[in-house]
Amino acid sequence: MSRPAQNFYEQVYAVVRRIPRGRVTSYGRIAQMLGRPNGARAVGYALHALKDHAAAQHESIPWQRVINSYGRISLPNPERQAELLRAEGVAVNDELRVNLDHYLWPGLHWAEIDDMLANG
DNA sequence: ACAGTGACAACAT
DNA sequence: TATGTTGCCACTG
Repeated sequence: MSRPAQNFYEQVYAVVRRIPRGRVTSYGRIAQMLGRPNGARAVGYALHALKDHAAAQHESIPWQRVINSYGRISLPNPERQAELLRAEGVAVNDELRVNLDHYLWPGLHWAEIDDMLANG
């Protein structure tokens, strides 16, 4: 297996879909789960690309649960994401920051990632 | 084929 | 604490 079966974007989306309601994770953590410890920017790029996808698929991916390692929203216009997070119980302060000690998603174990990439 | 781009992250001032 | 710099990666024209 010199190379994953799916492309990187799809792997990112698969992980994001598993983030539970009311929790958040970071671009870098997702990259690490996928075996790319330095691929944080690419994860952000993958989510940005959602705007070019069909609306239905866009709705099914909880992109708002992904923020940066500092616990801050990374979008230029952060209000939309802040609203979505607050709507599911995540406290976002006036500085657009989330307390990671309280809302951070533990993430998937390597075995779960393995199964996800194999079966979907 | 190759340089440019961006919803990152870590480190240095 | 707040900027600025540098390394990274996948994707695009």
